[in-house]
Amino acid sequence: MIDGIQTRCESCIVRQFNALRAMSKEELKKVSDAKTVKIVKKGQPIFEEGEKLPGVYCVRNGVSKLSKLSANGKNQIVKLAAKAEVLGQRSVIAEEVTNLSATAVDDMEVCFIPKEIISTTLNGNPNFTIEVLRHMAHDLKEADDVIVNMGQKTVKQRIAEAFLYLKTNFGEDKNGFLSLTLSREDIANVVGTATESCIRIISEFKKKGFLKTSGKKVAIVDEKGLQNVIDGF
Amino acid sequence: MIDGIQTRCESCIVRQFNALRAMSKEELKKVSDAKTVKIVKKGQPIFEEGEKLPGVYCVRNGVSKLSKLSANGKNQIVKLAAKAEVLGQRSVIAEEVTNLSATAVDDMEVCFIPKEIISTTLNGNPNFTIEVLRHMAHDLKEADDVIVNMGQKTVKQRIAEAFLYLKTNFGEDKNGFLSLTLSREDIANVVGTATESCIRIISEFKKKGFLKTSGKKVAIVDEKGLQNVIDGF
DNA sequence: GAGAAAACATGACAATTATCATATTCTCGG
DNA sequence: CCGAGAATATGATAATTGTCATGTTTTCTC
Repeated sequence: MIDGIQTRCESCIVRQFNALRAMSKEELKKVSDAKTVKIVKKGQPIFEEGEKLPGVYCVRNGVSKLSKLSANGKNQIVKLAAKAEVLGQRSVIAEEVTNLSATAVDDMEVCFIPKEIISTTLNGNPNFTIEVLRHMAHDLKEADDVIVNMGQKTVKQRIAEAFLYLKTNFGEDKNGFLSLTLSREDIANVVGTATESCIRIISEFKKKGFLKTSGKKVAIVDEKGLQNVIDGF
Repeated sequence: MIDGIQTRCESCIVRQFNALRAMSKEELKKVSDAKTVKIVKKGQPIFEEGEKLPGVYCVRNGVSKLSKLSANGKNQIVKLAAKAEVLGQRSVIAEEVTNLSATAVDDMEVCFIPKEIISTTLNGNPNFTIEVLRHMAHDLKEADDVIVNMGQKTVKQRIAEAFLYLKTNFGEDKNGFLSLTLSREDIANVVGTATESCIRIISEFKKKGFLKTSGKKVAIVDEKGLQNVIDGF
């Protein structure tokens, strides 16, 4: 992780989409003065499971995977976090070590905000606290949905769903390929299956004309086909 | 759901273990005056997925399962909530319909608290908001762990884990049987498997001397044996 | 306490998924 | 642009899990 150029939080658009928008001008100024911008290259960690985080990380650009190592040595990706998401909140709020690792999937630009500023604001600005609470409530709901999917859907359905998720959340480039390119292994770790199984199912989807690939890039050709898989047809 | 006897929140021990302990005397009095105590019989719903909740439910006694219906018509149990847990918070905070159903697994006694009181306190008492936030952060961490288990462990491992969970969280009776008795179907819905598979694995655990049963009641005979299953031996 | 309904149990089989082996293709630094 | 290493791909096979059928036990109601 490399320290980069400074920018003012007050004029950062990203803030509008997370809890920081509930901060007062003065609070925001403090954050802006204390924060450091960091560049994280693709594949590099932002923090690792078990660390005591000195603060939170606000994503300005790029995508991060939040994962946890399981007993069998495999990684489960619990969430993909993009622009405007704040990482490490839970650890700072609960004053515990993180339960998740965060790794850059893309080249990223993140702002590090020391935890003292977050705690102070939590204690002093009820609107901020409520805003954080709302975001956390949303995350919890999403986590519940993931649990239901993991428990009730087949690997094939979950992979189909993952691609639609990537499309709706990260979009496509000019040529119709998914903007966010994950390795097959990462996709396997999102849906909780073996890498080979994941590759096999992607091949099947290609044969059936649901997907096409070009190198690591994947394009959704037949969205309805994927949706039918998800719906059990 | 039947309305029961009134009791004062101020003297309720349960409160010490949830966010309500951060309320002031006056706030607590308001809650106490507005709340209603309800008796929910085993098997009956407290609320159903998709409802707009008029408030939250504080569990005084008994256990509730929080579940979500999946597209294939099966239920996934996302969490078991016991004494002192507050149900429906997320819905009230996000001002959305609930994403989960809550059903009594035991005979229950719950206190209903109108949402207006919760919102007012959230806006007026930062300590309360932070306390709610802490609890939600904890729930989110637990949800992450469930996701990892679902993604990385076999059905057999998850069932073994479920029994140890029941022991550590709900304890055993005088005869060594788990205090909380779930149907095989409920256990299957916790771990995300077919009821028959669940029954089969329980039979296997009995044969191996890890468990014994008496009617629906289950006792853990060889905890280490179950732990070995979980650890992949 | 008899009968019905629900829960539990097990067999047989099919489908899904994991594992191991081995190619093949891509990627990237020198 | 070449070669090493990583990522992707596929075959063969075993293990796990789901589904359907059917029987047994438990529980509940009248």
